[in-house]
Amino acid sequence: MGKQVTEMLKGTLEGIVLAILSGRAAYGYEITAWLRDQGFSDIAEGTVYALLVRIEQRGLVDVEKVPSEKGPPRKVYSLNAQGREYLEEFWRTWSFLSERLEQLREGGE
Amino acid sequence: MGKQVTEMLKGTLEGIVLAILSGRAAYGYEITAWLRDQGFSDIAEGTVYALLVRIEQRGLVDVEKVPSEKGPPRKVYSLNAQGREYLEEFWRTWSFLSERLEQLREGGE
DNA sequence: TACTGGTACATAGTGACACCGAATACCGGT
DNA sequence: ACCGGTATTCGGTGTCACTATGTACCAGTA
Repeated sequence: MGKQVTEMLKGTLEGIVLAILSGRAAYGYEITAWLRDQGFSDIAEGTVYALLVRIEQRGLVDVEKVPSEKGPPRKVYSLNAQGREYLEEFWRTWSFLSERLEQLREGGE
Repeated sequence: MGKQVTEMLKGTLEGIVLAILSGRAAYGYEITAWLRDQGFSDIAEGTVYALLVRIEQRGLVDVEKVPSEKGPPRKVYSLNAQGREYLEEFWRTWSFLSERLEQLREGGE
């Protein structure tokens, strides 16, 4: 993709991952694959893992190590109460930004 | 505001400013004031000026120095052809991201 | 005159984050 | 023994918004 997406993902990718985890628990490799599926064609794997480490350190998720049949053990993340709260704030922030931009798009043509 | 907005603005603030300039020419101080008006309560002035320097160097805008009655001369920016093209790509990128997020918001509750 | 405050721009340093590249580890199939 | 898919980690890079500060111009006022 372009540099535009890269920059725009800053801040939003975190929300995206948290939103995914709010639906169901998941692990890094799975999340990366899902994102690619959704059109984020070249999200770097390293990016997702780094993000997961960050949100874990901030206490937004719980982690459980689960053995895999096909490779090394998975680190399965699930959103906890604090994470849910943070995600709600994310949606509020997103709405705010989204509304301004939608307004600009209509007005500015 | 919070850190969430700060991160989310990366990449989008540029688009916002370009969108403003697509409607009418403007200068830094004016843009900053407008943004504050729109609810971006603590956009730093320095941020806007740095952004304007960047988009000027990338050739997305034309600049004209206009004397002011109230202070030092203004640097009035206007979107040129290349800028318009870049803005269109910005909107495409934004739409992509926006759609994924809206989808997530509905599915994830 | 000196001082204050609004207008207007510039810039050095900081922190956060997505990216790249490479490495490690486990396993099944050929 | 080797390759490819699964799964995680980590060091280094570039970009961007923020902070803080400084410069400059002008009007009003004490």
